[in-house]
Amino acid sequence: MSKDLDKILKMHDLRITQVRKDVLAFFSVRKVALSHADIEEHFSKKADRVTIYRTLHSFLEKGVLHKVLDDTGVAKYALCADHCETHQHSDNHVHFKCMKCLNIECLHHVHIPKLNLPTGYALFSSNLLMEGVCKHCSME
Amino acid sequence: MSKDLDKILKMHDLRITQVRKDVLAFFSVRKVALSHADIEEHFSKKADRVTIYRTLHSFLEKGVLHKVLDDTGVAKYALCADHCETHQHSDNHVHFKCMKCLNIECLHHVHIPKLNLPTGYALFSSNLLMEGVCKHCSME
DNA sequence: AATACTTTTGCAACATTATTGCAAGTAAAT
DNA sequence: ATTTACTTGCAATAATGTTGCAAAAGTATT
Repeated sequence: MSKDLDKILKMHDLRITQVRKDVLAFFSVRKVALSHADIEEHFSKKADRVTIYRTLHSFLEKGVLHKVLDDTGVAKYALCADHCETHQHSDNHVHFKCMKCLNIECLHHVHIPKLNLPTGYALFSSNLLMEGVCKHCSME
Repeated sequence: MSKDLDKILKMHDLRITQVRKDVLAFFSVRKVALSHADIEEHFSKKADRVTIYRTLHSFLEKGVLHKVLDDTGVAKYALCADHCETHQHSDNHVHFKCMKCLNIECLHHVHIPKLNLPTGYALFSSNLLMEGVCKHCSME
């Protein structure tokens, strides 16, 4: 399993370091979008703040993570699908934010539909955030 | 025209003050999503930073403005349609961010389509940000 | 396995963005 | 005109994000 993490890092042209493996492992386990603060808290000072920022940046740049938009003002990130490469994100899925648990998850199977834009507008990418109550919270 | 601004404020249960009229006027003129920094710069210190923050918050709360998602980390706001009320936003339009001029505009006529979510998910609102090149910039 | 080379880390300092408390000022209700 | 409630500006503080640099760690080469 640690081997898997190594492989992911290697595949994305990243050196294998302890911090990177730890951050990556945390993302795989949590399964929801995470902020810098979430990660810092989880490691409770075992890694430097700045290192975590830089780790997130390299992961973003190399296509390990993608940004998840939110209206809270704090940046959140989530694991990319396998086929994402450097600066070449091919995620086209919906993000769902639960109003109860506040978690944001990637709905990988729900794709953002094509829309007709007014004449003159050229589209490159879209980002759709849906808010409501998630599966888990609606069962309580 | 200043009367119109007064009316908007009154309609949303907001006291009519100079700062509020000025901020509102700026939004009506600019027509794109604005950040706190945009407004502060425009007023070049004629209003306190904190007052601007608080103005944005009350506008948001009373339904004069809505938040616009962006991946830059700074909060952006845009004018609501007339029918928005306190805590009861009925905006369902697409936001378009131009990669050239970096402006974000509301495409009020492009609505976010209904999507089928997995079982158990209840939807309350959606927010769609599209990125590309806007009408104006693609004509150059 | 030791070396040389390159990238990453941690620390300190700094920059930007946002929030809170409080006294003084202003809008509106009586 | 007076009272009341809300808004403003200032100071201080908090939260979030960035940069430079020396030491440490990863990788490639011999």
